[in-house]
Amino acid sequence: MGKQARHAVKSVENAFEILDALKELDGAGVSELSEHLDFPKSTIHNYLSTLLQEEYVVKDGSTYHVGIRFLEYGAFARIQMDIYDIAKPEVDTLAETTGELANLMVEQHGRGSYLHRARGDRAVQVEAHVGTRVPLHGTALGKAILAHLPEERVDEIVEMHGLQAYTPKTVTDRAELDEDLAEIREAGVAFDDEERLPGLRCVAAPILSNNGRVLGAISVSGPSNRIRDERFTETLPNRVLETVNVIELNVTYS
Amino acid sequence: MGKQARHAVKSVENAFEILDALKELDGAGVSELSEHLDFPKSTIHNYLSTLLQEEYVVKDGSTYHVGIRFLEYGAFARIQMDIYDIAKPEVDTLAETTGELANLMVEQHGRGSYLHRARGDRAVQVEAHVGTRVPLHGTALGKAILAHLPEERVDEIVEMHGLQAYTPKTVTDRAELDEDLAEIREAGVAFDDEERLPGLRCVAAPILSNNGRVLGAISVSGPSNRIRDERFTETLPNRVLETVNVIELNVTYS
DNA sequence: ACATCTGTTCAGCAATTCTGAATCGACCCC
DNA sequence: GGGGTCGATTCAGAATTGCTGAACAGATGT
Repeated sequence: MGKQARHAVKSVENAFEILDALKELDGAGVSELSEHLDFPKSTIHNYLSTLLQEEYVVKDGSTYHVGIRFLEYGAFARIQMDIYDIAKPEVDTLAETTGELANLMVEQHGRGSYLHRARGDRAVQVEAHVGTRVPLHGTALGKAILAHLPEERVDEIVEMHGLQAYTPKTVTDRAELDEDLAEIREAGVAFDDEERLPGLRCVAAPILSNNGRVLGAISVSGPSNRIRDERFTETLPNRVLETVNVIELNVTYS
Repeated sequence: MGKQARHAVKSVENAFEILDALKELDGAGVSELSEHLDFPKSTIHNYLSTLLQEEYVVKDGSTYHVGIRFLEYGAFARIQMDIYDIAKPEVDTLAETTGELANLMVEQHGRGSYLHRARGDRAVQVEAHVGTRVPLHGTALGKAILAHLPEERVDEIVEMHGLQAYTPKTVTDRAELDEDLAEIREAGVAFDDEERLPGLRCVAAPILSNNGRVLGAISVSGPSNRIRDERFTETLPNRVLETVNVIELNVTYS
């Protein structure tokens, strides 16, 4: 992982660079992209017309947008992970019974991706949507996953992505992270106390397969003023653990 | 639309061809892809290692899979369409109150994409998942959309994709389709009586913006033996129309 | 230990992509 | 309605890039 391709196909790299810019700019025209990425207009045009022909982008007047065809690949990749089908209904229930926002995350390439999120009736409105990729060390979900990854994999990931701070409370020190992870292994649950977003707390637990490999993690998150005292330390952790239990049983017998 | 790019970037076409094969084969190795697509092994390897480096595929042992990074693009494209945010909760309610499967579809590049689907407690288990792209003429959802597209756009789409039959009941004749579309415009709802899948019926209605442009369509679908008589002709059509009404109101004031 | 699968590397030829300048088309403002 | 501006599109030649087969390496099974 994280290896450089020896004979990378530059055009493929370029194509995705353009798609990323299209996403970042929320749609753009040839000239705008040309400036933004410092490619000649004609080059941008070649790529965009190829992507348009292949139906990966849409053109509205003279601005191009990322097309929903990507949802075909994305949703496919998601249902391919059996954890999704199994965990989704349980995460829905978790959201419903706690009233908060419940999440399912998996790790790929050293980052966490939200596979599903369910909103309870009091759930906070958050920025991140399904598919968003976040650094593992900055969320309870990610730490729950890290805690059950082989040590050398954790090294690799930290080296690859670093330990950037998002709030004053983010874990940015490797030793401190290791302590945190040990605690998580002990307790079975991970906490995020405003480590990525001020005012947001989160309780997560890893989903393990019967051979001990971590398949992902689930969590409940909400505003600090509502998730506090024994709700933060007891009630929610127990609900999350119960849910994980159900999921793990279903994973085993499938 | 449907135009051929004058100076297409072949490598981009190839990359997506490989991704498609990866999807079709449900994950594959270099040799398998090499045979399947008739490219030299080394070429396949170059592409796959590029896609791996860019984190668009994952490698499990020696087989490659489509990565969930695509969910980032797909979900992004989805929330970019404001119809999604507005219609999603209403589609959820529709599923809950009817107990059946409720859907939201939009058109891009002359095909229909499922943006969302919600399962009621008796909902049928169906093959298609979110992101699946289907031909417009073969579903109630698609016909509801076609009925409100400009005539020349319909011509274009039919010419581009044809009118393939999926069951004996599929509309395959252009004149018949036009009649169907006129009826849909008249009634405001579209029906699919086992036209794409035997045993499955579907009731759909288009979502129109206040300037008359079609933004998408919603539907309820279920088994023919449960969706029949006045439930098929009255009850469900009315529920679907009510839901569209709510959505259209929200579209106007947003 | 051997045979047989895989994936991976490499160097040079061939083909593809890149590019700037010219063209075309839309739109706006006198 | 004409002139100006801004954007997308086309093109053909220069050269960078990607393609390739054969050889290698690594894994797996017998």
